[in-house]
Amino acid sequence: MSPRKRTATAALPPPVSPERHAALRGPLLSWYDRNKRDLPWRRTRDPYAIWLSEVMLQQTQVSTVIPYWERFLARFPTVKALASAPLDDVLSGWKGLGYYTRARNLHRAAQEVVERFGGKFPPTAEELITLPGFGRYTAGAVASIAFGEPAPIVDGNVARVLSRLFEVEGLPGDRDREATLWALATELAKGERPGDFNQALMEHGATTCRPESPLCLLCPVRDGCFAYRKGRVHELPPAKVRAAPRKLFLALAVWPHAGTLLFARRADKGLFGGLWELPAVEVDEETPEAEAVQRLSSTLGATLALEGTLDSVRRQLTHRDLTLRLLRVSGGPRPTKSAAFQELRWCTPQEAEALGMSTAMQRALDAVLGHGVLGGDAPAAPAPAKKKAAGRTTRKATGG
DNA sequence: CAGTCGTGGGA
DNA sequence: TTCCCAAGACT
Repeated sequence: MSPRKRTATAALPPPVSPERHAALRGPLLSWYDRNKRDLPWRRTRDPYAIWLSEVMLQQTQVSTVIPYWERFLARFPTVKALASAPLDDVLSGWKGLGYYTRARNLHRAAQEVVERFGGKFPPTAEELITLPGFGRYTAGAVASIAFGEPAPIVDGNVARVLSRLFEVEGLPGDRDREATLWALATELAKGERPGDFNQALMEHGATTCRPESPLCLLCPVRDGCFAYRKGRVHELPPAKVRAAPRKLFLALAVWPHAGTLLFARRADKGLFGGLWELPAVEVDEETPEAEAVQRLSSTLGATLALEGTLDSVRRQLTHRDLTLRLLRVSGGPRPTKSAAFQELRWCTPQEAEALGMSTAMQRALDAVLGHGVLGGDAPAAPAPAKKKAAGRTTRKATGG
């Protein structure tokens, strides 16, 4: 018995008896062998390709990841190729996937694998977790799936599955709850094919032990599930409490010149870090356009005149309600650097395609080009944005 | 520990 | 239309 004292309210890690270990592990593994989805990263044993899938899958759905994973791998086939690529190319390959820090960490980690490990991934979770962007989950996933180390993983799926199987109480983020889940996952990872078993836990959570409407009648470990026995499946785990999204208004300078527009690279930290945008300043909902133009002028070190406005673009992020106001301006002198941005660049639409850019900014750019701001007829269909209108119409484009 | 960081899809 | 999320990491 451990001498460590616990408070009365602390969750005690449920024991995993040898019987229970076997009763869960075997059925889950054979269920996985029969029911696993044919995902492209399950057809490779290349640690680099597996790592890439794990990073892309962070907070992102499988169906979204598949085309990105294939394209990215074709563009950067090896960790060395990724390490030696310019950051702009990497961010461009990540364009539209979100959580862009992942891409910058991916790039840095690739460089460290080359420099510190001679281009070969270290095979243990303990070493992997020292690399940028590797947390406990990703280190365990790569170690177990690519190298067969019996390392545990706990992601959202595993947390849900184990919460139900072992009736683990507590809200997501609760210290004792997390410790309990990792302790359970550590015990269960021990045995044959730890990588497949870890994936079995996730696959089961993703397809059967789902958050809503779990398919308990198809569950291979239903008999051993405490939550099922007690009729508590629907209440475990408790849903996260999420803060309401805050409003964020940005005024963008749409500044055409000789077939180009002015683009700026945002700071590495914060929203859309390191990505390119039409130069933006944060404003309030009430900020008059004239004042927004004034602030863009001083930010860019130029004297700008408002020529007209285009439709605003709205985007819902998890924690932000984003409104992009497009202000078409003219003026001078034309800057090539600014203290407010990492970098400024005058780009044709074609050149801008190669820049890392958020989906919000891509929508704004599509709207700008759709209005023929650069002259001529609306240029070659601005990336037929899946039929949906690029932005809601709040007012007609004006000025000339 | 709580806040931050995106997106497309489904209810 | 609106809301909710999904294979986390970092500060």
